[in-house]
Amino acid sequence: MNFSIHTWNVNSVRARADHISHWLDTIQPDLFALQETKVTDDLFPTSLFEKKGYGIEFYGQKSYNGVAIGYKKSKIFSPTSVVKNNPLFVDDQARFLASSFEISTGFTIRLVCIYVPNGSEVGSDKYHYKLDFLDSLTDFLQLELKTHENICLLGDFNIAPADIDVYDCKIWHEKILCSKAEREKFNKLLALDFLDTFRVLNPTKQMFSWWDYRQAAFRRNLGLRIDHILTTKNLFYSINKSGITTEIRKREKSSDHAPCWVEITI
DNA sequence: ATGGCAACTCCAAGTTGA
Repeated sequence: MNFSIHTWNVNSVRARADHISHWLDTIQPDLFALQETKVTDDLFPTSLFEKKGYGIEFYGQKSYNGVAIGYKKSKIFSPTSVVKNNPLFVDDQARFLASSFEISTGFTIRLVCIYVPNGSEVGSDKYHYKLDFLDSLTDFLQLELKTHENICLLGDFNIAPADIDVYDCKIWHEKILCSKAEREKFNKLLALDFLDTFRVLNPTKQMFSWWDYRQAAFRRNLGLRIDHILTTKNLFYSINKSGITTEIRKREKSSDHAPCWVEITI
């Protein structure tokens, strides 16, 4: 059985309704995680997904943040063990959503969708909040690993893991998204038992997932790779391909992020 | 040196993002 997992920071699920609709039609993701939905749960546009045959779990708040996990109903069973926010991290912002999916008998994937804080500026209060968020995430996953062999940690990490993931590493040296401490937190996550699927499957490829709206950054390909799909090594053995759907960033009124994906055969 | 764009919000100028 083949299936795909995607992650996309949509920068408002309501403002991006047409894009999401088009994306579901053309890409037909089997499982997906969304970030920056920017809407409270009572106003979440469930029907946008339901009418295309998708189920959707969501956890949001007013104006900012917000995460969701969707699944193709004809192929994937309903989620179990849904967790909203990391139980080890007191947070008034909606940035974390986990759920388990039984793909086939005996093969379950634990999906952990995250929207890591941006961090604003190195050394700021928001920066320390970001680092704390990542520490608690690491603690959470360490516990999850005791009971799950197939974990997929995906979302907007707001970290460019290495210089190859940045269009100009001199400009971004020790800037937010690229600082040593942020990269160390990323590597600490990997050290638990995870692999950065895109980088392992495309070792020398420079490809980005985010481009600033300003300065015609997308046209000039001035981007960073800050959205990621990490999997446990056990799950990684089933992955064939990992990529980024940059076409979608070309469209009018697009999100500033492009969706990232993996293809899996079990 | 700064802003540039886009989405949000008690509807409109301030906040946030990356």
